[in-house]
Amino acid sequence: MDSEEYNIEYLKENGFTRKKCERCGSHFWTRDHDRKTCGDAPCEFYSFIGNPIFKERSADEIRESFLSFFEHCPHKHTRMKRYPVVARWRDDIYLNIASIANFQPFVTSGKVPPPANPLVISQPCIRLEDLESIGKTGRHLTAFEMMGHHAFNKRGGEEIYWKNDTVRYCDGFLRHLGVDMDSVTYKEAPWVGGGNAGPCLEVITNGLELATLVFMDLELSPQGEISINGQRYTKMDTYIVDTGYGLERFVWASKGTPTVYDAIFPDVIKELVNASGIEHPLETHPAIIIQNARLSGAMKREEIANKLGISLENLKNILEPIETIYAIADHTNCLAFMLADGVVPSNAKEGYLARLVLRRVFRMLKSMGIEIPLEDIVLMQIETLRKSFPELEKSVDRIVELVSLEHRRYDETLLKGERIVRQMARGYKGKRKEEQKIPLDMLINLYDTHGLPPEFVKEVVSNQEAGVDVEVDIPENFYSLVASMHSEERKGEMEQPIVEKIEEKTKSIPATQKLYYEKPSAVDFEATVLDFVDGSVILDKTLFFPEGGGQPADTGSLTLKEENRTLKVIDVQEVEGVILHKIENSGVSKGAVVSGHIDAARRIAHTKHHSATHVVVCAAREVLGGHIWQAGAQKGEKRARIDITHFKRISDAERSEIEMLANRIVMEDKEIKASFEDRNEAEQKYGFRIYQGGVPPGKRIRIVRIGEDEDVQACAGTHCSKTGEIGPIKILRTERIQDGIERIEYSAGEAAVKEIQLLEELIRKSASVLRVPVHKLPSAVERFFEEWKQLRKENERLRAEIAEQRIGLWKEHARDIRGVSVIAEVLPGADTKEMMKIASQLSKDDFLTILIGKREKHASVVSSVPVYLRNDVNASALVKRVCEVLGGSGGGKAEIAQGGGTKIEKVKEAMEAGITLVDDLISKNK
RNA sequence: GGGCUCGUAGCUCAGUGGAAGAGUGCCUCCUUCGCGAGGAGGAAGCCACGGGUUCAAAUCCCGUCGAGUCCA
Repeated sequence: MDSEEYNIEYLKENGFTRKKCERCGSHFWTRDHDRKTCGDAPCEFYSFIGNPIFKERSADEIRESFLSFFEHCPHKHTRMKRYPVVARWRDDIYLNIASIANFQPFVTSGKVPPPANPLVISQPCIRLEDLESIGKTGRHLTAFEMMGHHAFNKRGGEEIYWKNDTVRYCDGFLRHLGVDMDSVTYKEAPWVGGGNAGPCLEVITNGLELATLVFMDLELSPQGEISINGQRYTKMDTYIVDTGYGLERFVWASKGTPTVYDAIFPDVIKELVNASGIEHPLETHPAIIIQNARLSGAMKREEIANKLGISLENLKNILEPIETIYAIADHTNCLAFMLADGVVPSNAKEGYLARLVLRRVFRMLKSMGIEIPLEDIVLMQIETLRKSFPELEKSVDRIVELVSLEHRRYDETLLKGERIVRQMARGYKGKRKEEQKIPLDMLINLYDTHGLPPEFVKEVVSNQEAGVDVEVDIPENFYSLVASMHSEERKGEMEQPIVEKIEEKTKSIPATQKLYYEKPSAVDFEATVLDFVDGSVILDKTLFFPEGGGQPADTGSLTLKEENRTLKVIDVQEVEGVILHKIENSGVSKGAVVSGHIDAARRIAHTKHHSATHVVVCAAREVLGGHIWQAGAQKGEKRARIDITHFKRISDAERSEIEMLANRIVMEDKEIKASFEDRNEAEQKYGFRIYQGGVPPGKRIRIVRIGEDEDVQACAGTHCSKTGEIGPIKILRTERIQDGIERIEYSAGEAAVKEIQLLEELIRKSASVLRVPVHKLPSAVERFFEEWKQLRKENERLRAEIAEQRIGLWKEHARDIRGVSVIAEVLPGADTKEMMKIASQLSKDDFLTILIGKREKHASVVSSVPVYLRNDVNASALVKRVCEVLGGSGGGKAEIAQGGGTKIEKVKEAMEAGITLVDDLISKNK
């Protein structure tokens, strides 16, 4: 990146000089003319530990002083409420990873104006990339607050502020806190992230990076003229001040505690230390702890041990217990935000991330022997957070239920896992010593398919009973091995992004006027053809609803007035406000006047199902709880479905309740109001719950409200004007499409009536088959099934009896072949099972048998050989010979075998072939 | 969104193309003053469901339903 980018007036005017770090070689700005390094770890150690940088402040105090500093600075930033930690408005990330993420992609790209400009916010963020190092490094947190002041500038427009004021404000804020300004360095470090990039200054003091000032003005572009890390970038139409100040780091710097955890979670750590029965090593080994903390940013653990003059093992033993407690404190804080903001633990998407964190904590609590239930620790965290985030308290009940449910599930997984491992270990019994080692791929498989971490496998195996001594070697990089295995699977699926040709072509065409919003009940309209692109007609205005938000496109026709020709509209899509009517034929000229007609029945069905969707979500939220979030939806003519986040299966009772409530909302005939509202105002007024069905682009968004705002959603679909118009709503089924996501399928309006009739017919027909009244169907079916089972048993018993009786009969029919008693008979209608019984009994009495059961289209063959002939005649070979003639095949054991064939006319021939073979074999072996 | 595993007696699971099994629990009897324990016998299975391949499927293939788990 061009060094010119960092040629910032403020730095030059305030006595800063640009230097090159002696250690890492990067450039930085400083007031201290003798400074030789950039000041960042690992070039420098944490000199603030035990020696705070400024006056001690709590998290609440730091946050408040930051927000009010920027509210009252010359640029009067607007203070914003925090956004959720679940990035509901993004489809590329699950969790909110930075304050700027709140404004991506629409605000940063310039499509939507910012809610305020400039603005200041303290945004709780979650990053789970470094889960393994949490607790160990002393500075990593999964959940942290990123304080940011943002200014959104547009090229050609009036500039709010850019690099100069950004640095000025940052410098001013640090001075305001009382930081020694000579110790502050601004380090040049190009920033890259999420398809954007730009120059960046890292703000560092005493070894600690407190903030980053990003000047975001580049975007990824294959033809871009600027190259960073091998990727090409180009200048954007916007240029944005994206700053991130680590709230927790400021608190840490103000306290000078050994770790950031000691600064942020002192109370929780105290509780955990007490509960685990250990002592905080800060009390037992203060010198080691302080020294380690100061050096930890700059050195590896081995080096630190060396420097402190103790063994690595010893240092680990001192640190590891408290590191686990730090991690628990961190993770529970993270969970408080995730669960309160509505993440439902599951096995996919953001739910999996929640489960991952939950299970890590369960494991850590167990290893530390801490018996405080996890939910109680999360509640402790909420207790300290509630002053600044009162909304967290609303979710307390659900969190308790959720966490204990997850605990139960985890215990079950482990219990099952223990059985699996024990069984596997038993398989090693009696093997040679060098073979008693679980191979790596087996360990990976156990983790991948059963969720059993190798440490757990090792523990179970080491508790094995005597005689089994299985080795378990866990490679250091086990988890990254698993991860890389999965990323290899994915490589082949990478798709090349298709260049949006249509978008290019429609860019110059004005947005289509959407008559379906203005006249929701109209079916006919007139319009003028503006263009014809790739088989699609573009009009100046239209009634045709384009596919979107889970609602399929309208179909219908366009009639060219002058030519009196009708075109069938088969699909309708919207691209950047321009509506494309895909037609079967071509040959439409610009300027032609058309009259359009939409398929009214289809549209009405879609409309009813769409309104019904909102009603069902609303009812489900009422019945199941506030964590219900729409995870996908599809509307059709006959039925519709919604996927909702929920942590257990919807019971039959809940399903009935949701259905009843939904129909009650219909019967109350509530108003459904749809109107365009300012996006930022709507977000503030209704909250993020409006983004149930995804996030629409644009400055103004369409808001659909039911009744007294019982349900408010951003929605582009067509809707009834009153809930009564929806008609009956019938829930057809619920399905668990994923752990944590339930699908509800339902029909509305006429389609619902038809579904009910269909169901009724099904029941009526079933009842009439059994000749019972409908209400007796369940008991009748049960009785029939029981009787059927009884009869089946009886049948089997009788067959055994017949077989028994036949045995006596067949014995008299035995023929003698060279001294061997052979029973070779054809049994009409007999089945294989019955013949097996007979044959097996006869062979016990020293008869050799060949039985052929002759049925309508198929003959089955059973043969048995008495024990004394075992070495001479093989039953399996005998059956094969017989079945060959019958055009089939067979096989089995040497004593008894079965087979069959389809050439029933050759039964006699087959039997003779069998007897001949027996004759041959006996004579040969005698 | 993608991958892997599983569904067999009330429970825990073997069986991986040739006759549905074990342990445990249950029932009856014997032993015992009684309990624990031991002995003898017995009942209990749409082998999740629906297709296909095969002479033959719990077993192989496809689909559906249900459960578990890992990765992004």
